[in-house]
Amino acid sequence: MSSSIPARVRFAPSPTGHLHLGGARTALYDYLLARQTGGQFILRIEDTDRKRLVPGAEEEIMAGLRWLGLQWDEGPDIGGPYGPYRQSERKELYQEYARQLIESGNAFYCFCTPERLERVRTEQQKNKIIPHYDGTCRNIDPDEALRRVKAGEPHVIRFKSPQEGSITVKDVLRGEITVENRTIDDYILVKSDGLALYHLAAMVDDHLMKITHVIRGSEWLPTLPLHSHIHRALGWDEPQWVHLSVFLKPTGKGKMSKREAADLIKDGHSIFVKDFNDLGYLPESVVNWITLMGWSYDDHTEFFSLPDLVEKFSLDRLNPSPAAINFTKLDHFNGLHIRDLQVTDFSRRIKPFFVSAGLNPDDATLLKIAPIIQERVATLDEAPEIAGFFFKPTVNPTAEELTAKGLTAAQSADVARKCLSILESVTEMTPEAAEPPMRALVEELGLSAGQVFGIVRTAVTGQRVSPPLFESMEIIGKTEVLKRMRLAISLLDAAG
RNA sequence: GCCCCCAUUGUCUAGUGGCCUAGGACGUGGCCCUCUCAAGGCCAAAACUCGGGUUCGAAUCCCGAUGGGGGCACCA
Repeated sequence: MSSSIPARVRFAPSPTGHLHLGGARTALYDYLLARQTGGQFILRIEDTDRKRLVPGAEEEIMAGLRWLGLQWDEGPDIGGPYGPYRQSERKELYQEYARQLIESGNAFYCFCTPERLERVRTEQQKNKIIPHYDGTCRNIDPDEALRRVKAGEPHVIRFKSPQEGSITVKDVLRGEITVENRTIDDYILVKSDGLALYHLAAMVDDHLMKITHVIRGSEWLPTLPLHSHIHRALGWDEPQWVHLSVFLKPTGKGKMSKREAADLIKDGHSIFVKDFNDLGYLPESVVNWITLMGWSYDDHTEFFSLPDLVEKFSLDRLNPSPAAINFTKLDHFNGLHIRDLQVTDFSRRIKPFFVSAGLNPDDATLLKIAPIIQERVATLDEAPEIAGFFFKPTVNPTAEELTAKGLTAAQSADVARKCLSILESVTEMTPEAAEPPMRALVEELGLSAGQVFGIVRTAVTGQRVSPPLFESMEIIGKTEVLKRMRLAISLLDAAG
């Protein structure tokens, strides 16, 4: 248990694309900390960049969080005591604090044109020095600057980074980080259109929303000193800073590119939360999986439900090193969680996959097949592949598929005929009634169970791999089983 | 180029100076179970990046190198 003080944490995505695994993990940790401490999990939309806004992205992010089971307590859709929760609706707030920063000498108006800045940057790059603001407007007399602003001259507001000394900031995972102030650029806080940038907007919101822990990706580590400076300049206490490691591609070599991310779907994988449901993954599995990429409970426990995690999560067991995404392990967790499901729940969850496979599953049959396929699928979408024959009017195996290993087609037909007569004579098509005489036949024929049952399996299911034969035949029913057997025999006879 | 972060088997990780002949999991190989496929059980191979310190003692602390990652926008 990391803290008994109620934590107020926020997940603050920008609506510029899909919710991906990295964001999902951040949101998950936010959620866990909030629930564990009896605090609040806040959803804030960082949409200050109107140009990059993607229609529908906000809704997709919310749908993704809901799918994972991470319901927020305050957010743009449900409001809350510290709203609005969309930065585009908080513009005036940021301007007010920018003014404060200017008045206290911690920020300044900058009138440099983008063109000039671009020239300076290319010059700096040519001379192999760190691209940074050259300080042209830093020392314009404040009254003079104000006069130019009032006169309507285009301008931005920049943070006036201290030029001497150093700053030490504490990250929960990495301890104290110290950097020289001169390496911190005079970042732009407010754009020429009057909208604040992340560096100002997020700090203002975190403070106003009383955020206690800022959990975010490690890509923010380089600007952490800036953020700390802003808090201090405004006279605010800082939240706990928690910078999570990044997710690397499966090879462990670098972040996944857009192209690579899009290509994953061909292998039944994805890094976008929106895709996992259709790929047959349970939200429980995804949660379990991403939790363990960067966090551990002890040296052996790996199976967790969301409520487990609420109880067991702790910030001090977070791991700062980058983690390669391992989809094989997701499959493993998915199998574990599938088998952990109640049978009725499992049957309910596989239904849509039969439907999208073009089949017409009825709930009663679904409930019967659920227990015999539950431990045979790694992902839900495999259900119709392994059990689709239950809902098909006919199955069409080839004579070759029907022929048992080590036997000819004619011999297999013979075996099938003997099986048929046993199955015909059986009073009930149950494993109890059908299996003993079938086993006796195997014995009598001197063949292996695999050879004999294999012929029946293929005849009845149309597949060489299927759920247990006798249980399957019981579900299909005697009439249909006999029908399929007769068809198989005729197929075999034709080939022999 | 500059700044920051990270460093245990192929991968996710445990390990916070002696309990480590380094533990667990996925994957891999073998065996068992077995009507196929799974599931399950058992076994095996597989790691402390390197070099210096500190210490009686280092995977664990310090320094350096190397490697990897991230950042250097009027994006977030």
